Amino acid sequence: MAPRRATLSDVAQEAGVSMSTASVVFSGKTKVSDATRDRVLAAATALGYTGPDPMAASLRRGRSGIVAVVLEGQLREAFLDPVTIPMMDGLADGVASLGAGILLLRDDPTEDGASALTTAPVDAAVLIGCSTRTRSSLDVLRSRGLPVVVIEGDAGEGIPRITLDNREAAAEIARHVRHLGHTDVVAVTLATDSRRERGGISPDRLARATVDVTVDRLGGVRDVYPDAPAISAATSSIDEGLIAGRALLGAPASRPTAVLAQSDLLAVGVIRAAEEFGLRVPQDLSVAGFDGVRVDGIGDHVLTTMVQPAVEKGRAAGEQVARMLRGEPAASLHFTCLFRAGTTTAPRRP
Amino acid sequence: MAPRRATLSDVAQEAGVSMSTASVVFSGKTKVSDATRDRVLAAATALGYTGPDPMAASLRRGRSGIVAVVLEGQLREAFLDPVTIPMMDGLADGVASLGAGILLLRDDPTEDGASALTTAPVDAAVLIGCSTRTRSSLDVLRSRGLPVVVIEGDAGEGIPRITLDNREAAAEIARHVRHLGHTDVVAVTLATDSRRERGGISPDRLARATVDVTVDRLGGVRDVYPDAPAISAATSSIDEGLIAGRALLGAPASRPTAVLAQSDLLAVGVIRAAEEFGLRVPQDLSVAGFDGVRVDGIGDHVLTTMVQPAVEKGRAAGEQVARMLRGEPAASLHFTCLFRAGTTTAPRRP
DNA sequence: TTGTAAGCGTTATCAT
DNA sequence: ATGATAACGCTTACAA
Repeated sequence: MAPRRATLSDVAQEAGVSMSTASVVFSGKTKVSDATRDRVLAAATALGYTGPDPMAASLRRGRSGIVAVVLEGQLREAFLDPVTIPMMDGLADGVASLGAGILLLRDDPTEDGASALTTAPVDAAVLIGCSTRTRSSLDVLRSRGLPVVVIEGDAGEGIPRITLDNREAAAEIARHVRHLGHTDVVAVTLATDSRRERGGISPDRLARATVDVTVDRLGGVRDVYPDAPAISAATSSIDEGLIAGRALLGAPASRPTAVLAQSDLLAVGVIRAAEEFGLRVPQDLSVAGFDGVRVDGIGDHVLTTMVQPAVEKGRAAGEQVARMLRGEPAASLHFTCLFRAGTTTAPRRP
Repeated sequence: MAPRRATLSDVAQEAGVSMSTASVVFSGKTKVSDATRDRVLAAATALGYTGPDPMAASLRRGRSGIVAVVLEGQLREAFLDPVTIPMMDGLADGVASLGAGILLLRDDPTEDGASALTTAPVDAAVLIGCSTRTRSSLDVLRSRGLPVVVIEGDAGEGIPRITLDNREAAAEIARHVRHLGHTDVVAVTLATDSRRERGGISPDRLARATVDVTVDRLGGVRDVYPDAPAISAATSSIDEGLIAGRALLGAPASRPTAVLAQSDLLAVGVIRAAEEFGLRVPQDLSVAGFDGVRVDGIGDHVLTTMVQPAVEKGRAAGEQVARMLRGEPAASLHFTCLFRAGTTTAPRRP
């Protein structure tokens, strides 16, 4: 039934040329006379040959044209963060120069040793949000001798990182709010550690925090408002922002006049909580976010936020990977956020 | 500097065994005495050998262990639909039996012929939401002789499909609303074609519609409410739902008492529009969605909706792919939605 | 249980 | 511009 698929050697034979010539017709590495090219192509069509077998080519070249993206746990979790998706887009662009695709690998701790990490034919890997859990994945990849780049995480000695000016950016937006005259400011933060506990962040808790992004962004706020209280959300979502907002705005006496959220989603939740309490944003309450992602569902508001270059971060990771594969030295890259004035912050009312 | 990486033959030599024995130690295909296994493993560690080269193994086996997922356009677009992500999770599970990973391929129409589709070392492919644009991708994949499965789309003769009972499900939720006594019902639909035009859907426009999901779900509604007006949103998002909701609820005279949205996101937007007009949901307006995804930001509401088995759809696609790769016959699979009563629908007020 | 040997389908090198 | 040939690193009958 299934007649063995045609190979390059079949095509060469049919066209009456050597394998090398046929190969070159498809790779374009060398000049070939138009006449022979046409003959080869015709033979290929006749035999239903659609081009060199990718696995054979990979073996020979030593390249598969695939870059792995290692994500923690379920894809659902990883993609919960709305910056992840544009970042992947950028990454796809960044590795496009290699003609490479992106292989999604779940960093599943339940795997027995021989996970896909060890057996996947990839040229390089990008780790996103490298945590202690991904740490072992890193070791596997490194021992395979694969180039690795880490986005928003510290992988240790000599591994190129793509980082963000979280602290400075947080400070910048805090200064914006201070400039508007606000003095009663509260920070709504992302999770401080993997326990994802909601609630106020005591100095003790802060000292134990393991999520750099959270610590850094809070640090930025406190560079400007050293005494700003902080309340942690469990995850970055509108609902969590709503919960934090309710906790924060429930008691009129202790109400802040501005809230600095560590993500846009949290900010939207806080705005929604404000609406519940009949507070107008920005007249009664200023709310700022972080990330600058497209947030669905805030209607006519434009969130005041720090826009992070998500696509560029991904692209940069891809480009560093590409460099390493070309044998060029790769660098760690640091990105900065851009302040975006929106309609959700306003001067403190007299 | 970079001393050639150790190969299996190096390890075998070091351990004083044959290549085949060494190979078998890593693959576990055959029994090996504990003594020799230990020797081989020791040799491997000594030489820094981390296991068989995936590309070489792929070539030899004729399998790469990679399944491609072909998405239209930017990843951002593809992942805009919140059912896509759980579906990918299911897919990852479904192909796990192959030890396979998922390769994200963008179906980029700007590519010149030699796209990643032709050169990626994949064993099979899954097309999501197969449209006319993805149609050419399909041809490429087919001509490579790769097994292909299509989710929510029609790929034609003999290609296994994963489908959903869109029409029946839409009819079911419409019956629920009718049972509550509603007679003035409007449908808010997804895009009818790639032009993504907002606004009322005339019979003419419906006849020209190319998006099956939209047509089917509307058909289901009209099985119950033959004369229900329909208004199209440009995409499935809260903001689009808001826009449609405003258009629908602005004029008190012609206000429906129930809205059937074709996605949960649209439904949330409609609810928000209702809030803007001071309408209480569900007392003044019943709103139902479709999909049953976790929607962030509707606070205490639980959306009345048809829950579609997104994860299962993905898993099924993965399993069919796995079957085809084992040479077993693959089947098209049809999934059904489950009605979920929420707090956003209520009896029509007398 | 272990060894022998034949490929898998390319591409790269070198010669012509 | 084209051709001969040797790898690439492994898996798997099959033989011992």
